[in-house]
Formats: sequence, structure tokens, C-alpha cells
Amino acid sequence: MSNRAPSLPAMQEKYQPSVIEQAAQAHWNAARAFNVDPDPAKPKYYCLSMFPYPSGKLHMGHVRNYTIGDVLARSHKMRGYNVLQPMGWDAFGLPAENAAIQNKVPPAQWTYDNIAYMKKQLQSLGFALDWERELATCKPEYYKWNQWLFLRMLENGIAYKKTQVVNWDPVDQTVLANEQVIEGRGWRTGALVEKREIPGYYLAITQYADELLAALDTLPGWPERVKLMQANWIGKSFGVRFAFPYELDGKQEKLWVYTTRADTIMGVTFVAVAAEHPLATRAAQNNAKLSAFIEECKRGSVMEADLATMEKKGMPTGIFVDHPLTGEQVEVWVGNYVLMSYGEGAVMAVPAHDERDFAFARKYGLAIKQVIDVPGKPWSLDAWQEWYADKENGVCVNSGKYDGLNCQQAIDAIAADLAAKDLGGKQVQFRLRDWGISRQRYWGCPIPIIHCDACGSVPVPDEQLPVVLPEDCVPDGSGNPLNRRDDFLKCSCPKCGKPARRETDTMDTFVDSSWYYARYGVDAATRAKNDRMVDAGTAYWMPVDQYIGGIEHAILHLLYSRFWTKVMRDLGLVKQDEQFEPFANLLTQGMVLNHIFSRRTDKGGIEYFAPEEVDLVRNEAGHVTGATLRADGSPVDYGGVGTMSKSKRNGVDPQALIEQYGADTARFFMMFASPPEQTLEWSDTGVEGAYRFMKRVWAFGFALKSQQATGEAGGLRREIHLLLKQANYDLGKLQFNTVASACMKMLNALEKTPADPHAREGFSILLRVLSPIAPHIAHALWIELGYGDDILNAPWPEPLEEALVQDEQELVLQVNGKLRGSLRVKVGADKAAIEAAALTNEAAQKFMEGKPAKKVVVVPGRLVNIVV
RNA sequence: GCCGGGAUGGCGGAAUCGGUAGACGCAGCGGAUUCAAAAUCCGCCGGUAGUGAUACUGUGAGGGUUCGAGUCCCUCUCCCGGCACCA
Repeated sequence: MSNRAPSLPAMQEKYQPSVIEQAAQAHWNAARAFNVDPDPAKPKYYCLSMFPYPSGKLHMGHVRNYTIGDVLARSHKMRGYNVLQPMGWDAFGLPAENAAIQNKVPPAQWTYDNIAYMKKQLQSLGFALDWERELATCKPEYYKWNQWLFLRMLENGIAYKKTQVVNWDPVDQTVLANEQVIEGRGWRTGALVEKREIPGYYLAITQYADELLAALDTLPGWPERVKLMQANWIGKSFGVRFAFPYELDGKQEKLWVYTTRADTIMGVTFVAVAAEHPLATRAAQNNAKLSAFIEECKRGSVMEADLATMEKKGMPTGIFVDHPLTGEQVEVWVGNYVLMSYGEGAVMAVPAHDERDFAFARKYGLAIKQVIDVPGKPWSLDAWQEWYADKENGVCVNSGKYDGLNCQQAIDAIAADLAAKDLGGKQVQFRLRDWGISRQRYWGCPIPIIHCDACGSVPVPDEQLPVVLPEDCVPDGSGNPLNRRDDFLKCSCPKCGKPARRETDTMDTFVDSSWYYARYGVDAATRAKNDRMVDAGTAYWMPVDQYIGGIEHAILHLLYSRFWTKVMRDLGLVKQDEQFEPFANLLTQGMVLNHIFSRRTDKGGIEYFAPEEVDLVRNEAGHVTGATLRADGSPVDYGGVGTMSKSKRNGVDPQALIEQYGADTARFFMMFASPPEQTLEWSDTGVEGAYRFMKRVWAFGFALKSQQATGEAGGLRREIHLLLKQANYDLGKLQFNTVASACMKMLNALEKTPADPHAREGFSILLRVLSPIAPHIAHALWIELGYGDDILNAPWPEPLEEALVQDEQELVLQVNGKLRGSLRVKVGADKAAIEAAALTNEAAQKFMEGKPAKKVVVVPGRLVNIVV
């Protein structure tokens, strides 16, 4: 029966993962099983997992992510799709510079070494990847197109230059990433971080805000939670922009603010502006205390989380503006909580109806004037109450002509009155800000600009692209080493030809990852010539049919990618569909967490330790309370659990697992551990169980090979097809843990009746359902048992109706909602018959205690509930 | 602080539309096999009471809707992700 080629050795009784996995992988490579081209004869399925940052080693989050993708890719291939699953490297970024500082190795070399190692790891896991399409974003042939598209954006007014606020480390004289700021201090120096304004390039994502919001409705294949997060991030609000007129230095001026609660305008008792606001600067000119306060506001980090949680402070400017409707004098304050980057950098303050303003007014003894009332709710100055900000039930009071109006009516009337005075009107506003892409770092894509004393900032001409980043620099923590590289810096102005200086800022790495999915699709000819960014291959493969990645990317990466695709569409580079979206279906994988250990350094910075470097200290309840360093017994801080990451040093390398148990066990265990969308706290207990299962599958296959079906047909066939039905349902739901458990249940059933005439059919179903999760063992047994020459070409199994039929079924019997017994009835029995059978049931009679049934609930196929 | 999500045995988790809570696996316990161990196989395995049949109780906490709630509604606690320069 066997189709085995004569050269193959006899089947081994013992399960040897390393042998069968190498053989299967060699077979796939030789057959070019996963290298694909456009094929009009089949439906296409573009399956993409987010590409990894080459941090050094894979961690369990990667194994989880790429196994999920592989399960989908392989099962779709078996279902007849033309499947593309590519892989590449998000290769620019900060960790390479940190490694350079530590080890004095150029980021390029470190990155390429990491890529080589991690590629080997990925290959050893047997993923169905088309490696011919591999790309790395740090290679000039890729980032050339970042630069090219940036220049198109400049031409179209999407890219522009303005100032940006950054974290500045005064000791290292360098810009810090938010991640490098710990409790307001530089992570290496411990110095208090300052805010600093420097010029930078921005991409006008706000021009697409409305479309990015509206198009969320065209994405039924996205999780609701992600769409909700993106909608909230874009933050479209309908409000009123208006001005407080004032006279200063003999000139008539207007202070503009934006509010969504114009109905409370009569309750304004002061106005707060950001420390960077021109009015604050003006007021500080002859006010040393205010000037000092503004300086204080400029200290600290730029992170929103820090700004939102810090103590709210303010100081009066001594400048008064006129209330636009009453003409009353209102004082302007500087507030450390007002963001210059949002709206107008100034807000009207209504302490009675805004929680933050209320706390602020109480702190500084400012007036609080109630102008909204909810009938039946007493208002008092003592403490803030939720209803003070109620938009639904409130009506205006103490508001003159607006008294009695509800929120929307008042906003309409007030907006109209402001417009009549030429002091403002309704305006739609977005929370979304333009995307600042300039980074003062070396290991990134150079921004293609040349600075000329005569001509200013001049774009690099297309024919000079790419601007190549020298790969031999070694950053030392004191700023961008490109500033010391004359061979990079010195150039001539493309306009006037005079000596000029090249821009040394590089692009945010989110730029690199905003279009890589489109690049994977290009044909081999384009990969070779690199004469275009995308081509007909891209048009064939896009959009990505299934995108898989961590939930941490729910907002930024996914929003930037959607924006970038729409820009490419408007430039005519990708499909011209009105609302072209890059990712049709999205699976957001939950994070894999592990314990975090850290310690403050002498300088006040922070240092992390890997879990294997420490011993845990537990309390009586068994909870981890602390840890000591294994090397010297000194205590370290326990930081709870968090995402596995290079920077926190809490990643778990799957290599040991693969070497000990094989790729199939690692993959199966990872899928079995929990449903993909759920957060997973790492633990390897249970790996043994997955390995035992593999051994049992192999042993059953070995026995079945020489077994004659002698027994009589029992319930095996129905059981297997029932499990198959469930497995297919779960696969459709992307719930792979129960697909894995269905495989285990199938094997349990098969082992109970190995001589059943349907055992061979059942095992073929098990192998096919198992194959996307544990492809190597399935591949080997498929051939050994002579089912065919390649399981990848086998059809995906579907449950047979004939195998599922039954004539009786068991119903749950309840009395007053409590389980009291069960009931066997003919399939298709009508409600009256079921009810009659239930009422005469012995267990039912006992618990009814002779009382008459008030009501009988019959749920067909499920249960009967008798209510007495 | 704001936005999004989560919480079920000792542990990971299952329960499709509101209908048998704990599938499947791990750990543990008992047994078989073995000179012994590993491996393998069989059995038990939420809590309380009971020799047992069985009864009561039980899905983070408190309340509600319903014949019936892990699932729906309200309030709260803790944990995770994001907050625009980690990727």
C-alpha cells in the first residue's frame, strides 16, 4: 500500500522529531512548496504576520505569532488557495544603537548577525514561508522607496517642516526616546530630562483623519476593540472655536480656544494657556516668577501619560481678556496641563462643570460658577460629582438668555451668537495629530534633504536616491554619529551646486513598517531591477487577506499603515478603490508576558535582569514579592509581569524547547496554551503533555500501519466526524487551542478502538487537522501510511452528514432550573411528546414533590425545565 | 489620568444564540509494568458534609433582569495593552 520511495529507510518505531523535521523541511525546500507567483486559476490568500525586529533571538511571542499565521496559511493551501506567506525584518531601530553603545559593534553588523541567527530559528520551526521575498528595511534597495515616497509627499503638501518637542538629556547632550526616560530622568545619566524644541518633518495624517475614521466601517474583518481604539484615537469632536478679545501693548488681539462644551461658556471664570503659548511668553517678559514657572513647566518628559498624571499647577499672568458674550474680565493663567500641540494651546476653564478645572479652581481659590443644573440633584462646592459634567440631562441656569436650554440647544444658540459677533463658530476637531517622522538618530532611513546656505532645505533629486546610510558607524550615546561623518555630510546643493550639508535626521521606524506588506508582493523582476516601489504583483496580492500581530500595534502601526496606503493610492501606486485598505482581516494576538526584574544604577538610571539571572522570593501565599540576583545574592526589584521584550530582558528563547522536543511540539504547545487573542503569562508546564501527544500520534501511526481492521464498526466514525465538525468551526473562529484539543480527542477515540474499520479514515482526518499546527509529523505519517505523497496536496477534511446521523438524543432535565436528571428522546420528537416524557420522569416527579407544573420550558435538542 | 481588554479548580484553559460549569491538557494522588528508575498504561482529581447513594455550594467582589446567568445590565477591585521617539 505504501507509496514510499524505495530509498527511504523503514519506518522508525520511536518518534524522532529532529529526523522527521529535517526530512520534511528538505522536502518542502526541494519542492519549492511555499514559493508562489500570481495564479489566476486559484483564489489568492495573502497571509501575513507582522515582521520581527531582529533583536537577537526569537521569543515566545514570535513563535505564537508565526505559528498562528502558519496554521492559517497551511489550512488555506489545503483548501485550494494560492497562498503567499512572506517574511522579513523590521531592521532599523533603537536596540541596535544600544547594543553598539554596550559592545562597540556597528548597528549594521549587529543587525545582520541577528537576522542570520533568527532566520535559522524561523526555518527550524518549519513555517510555510516564501523566503525568496525576504526583505530587510535597513537595506538601501528597500529604504530608497521610503525616501522616494517622502519626496512625493513633500511635492503634494503631505510632508512639511515645523518644530517638534523632544526629550533632551542635558548630560549626554542627546535626544531621548520616551522609553529612555524613567521617572523624568535619562536612563543612562539619571539627569532630569528637559523639553526642547527642534525642527522636524511631519506627515499630514490629519488630512486623512475623516477618511481613516469613516473607512473603519468598511472593515468587518477587524476586531471591534481595535476599531474602537482607532476611532477614539482619531477623536473626531464637534465643538466651537471662539475667541476672547483683549487689548495688549496698544493692539487689539484675540485669544482663541476650542471647546466641546460651549453650553457652559457662561460659567467661564478663567482661561488657561500652555507654557509655550505666545501669551505666556509675553506675560513672562516682565514677571520673573512667571518666567521661572514656565521654565519649570518645560522640564520633565513629553509623554502624555506623564502629563496626565502629574500634579496640575498654574500661575496667573496678570493679563485679562474679555468674555466674548458678557464682556466680563477673565484672567489668563498658565497651566502645566494645557498642551500646545492640541487645539489652540489654550482652554476656557469652567470649574463648575469640568473635573480638572474644578480641582484647579479649588486649589488656587478661583471662582466657581454653576451654569448647568440637573433637576433633583443638589449642587455643592464641597466635592466634584459626576453629574456636573452631564450632557444628557442638564439644562442651563445662571446663563441669562440661555437659561432653560439643553446642551445641544445652548451650543447652537451660543455658536450663532459668537458668529454674529465675528468671534468664532462651530468647528470639527480631531484629537489625531500629524505624524512627526524626524529622529535624531543614526540607525534609520536618512531623510533625503540637503541644506544649502543659499537655497535652504532642498530635496535630493530622484536620480540621486537612495541616500545611503554608512554602515560602519558606532554610536556612543552622545548624539547622532552622522554629524561627525564628513563623507556623508558633505555634498553639493542640487539647485545651485555650491557646497552643502546633508540632513542627518533619520525617519521614524514606523515609516519602514508602513508599506512592507505592499513590497512583499512585487514580482521577481522588480526585486531584481528595483526600478519601482510596487508593481502588478502587488496589485495581485493586495490587500493582505489575513494580518496577524500583537495587540500593542492596535493603534500606531495599523493607523500609519492605513494612512500610507491611502497616500500610495492617491499617488496612483496601488489599487484605486475609493477606500483602499491594506488589511482585510486582522487578528490581534495577545501579548506573551513574563516576569520583569530591574534595579536602579548608581547614576540613577535603570538596569534590567533576565528571569534566569535571578531567584524568586515568595510570600506565604506563593506570590512573587521580590528576587535576588543569582550571581551575588543582591536584591533586585520585581516589576510584575509584562510583554517579553529585548529592552526589559524578559524574553524566553524557544531554542532550548525546539532542541529538546522539536518544532512540532513547540508549535502545538503554543497553540494549545490559550486562544490567540488572549494575553498569555509564560510558563512551560504543559510542554511535556504536548510532547507526549506527539509520541502517541507517532505510536498509533506505527501500529496502524501493520494493523488489520478486524473489529466491528462502532461509534468511532460518528465521534471523529463530530470532532471534525467542531474543529472546523473553531478553525473558522481562529480558536486554535480547541482545534489542538480536538486532535487530542480524536486520538483518544482512536486509541480506544484501534481495530475499528474506520480507524484508518479517522487517522487520516486527524493527520490533516493536525498538519497546520504540527506539519512535520503529519507530513511523515501521511507518507508512511500511504495516504498520498504530500499532505499539503490533500483536501481539507469535511464532516460527512451520513456519519453524523443518530436516532436518539439525550436532553437535560431540570426542575426549577436545577439539574435533576436526563431524558432520552427520539430525534425530531415534538414539544408535547418531550413535555409528557419529562413530567412522567422519575427524577422529575421526585423533585416536583407532587406540585403541579406551572410552566414547562423545552429547548429542542438541549433541555427541559419544569417550573413548579 | 485617559482609551481598549481581561479575571472560571493547584495551573493553562473549555462551555457556538441565556440552557448539563470545569471539555482537553499540566501538576498531584493511587495502581499496573520494572531488580530499580525513566518511559508507558489504567483509575481518581472544584469546595463542604457523608462510608456511600446523594445533597448543598461554586465562574474576581457586590447588586439586578430571567423558568434558567461564566455569558445580559449597574457599581466596584485587581491585572494587562496603548497614550504619538520601544517596536
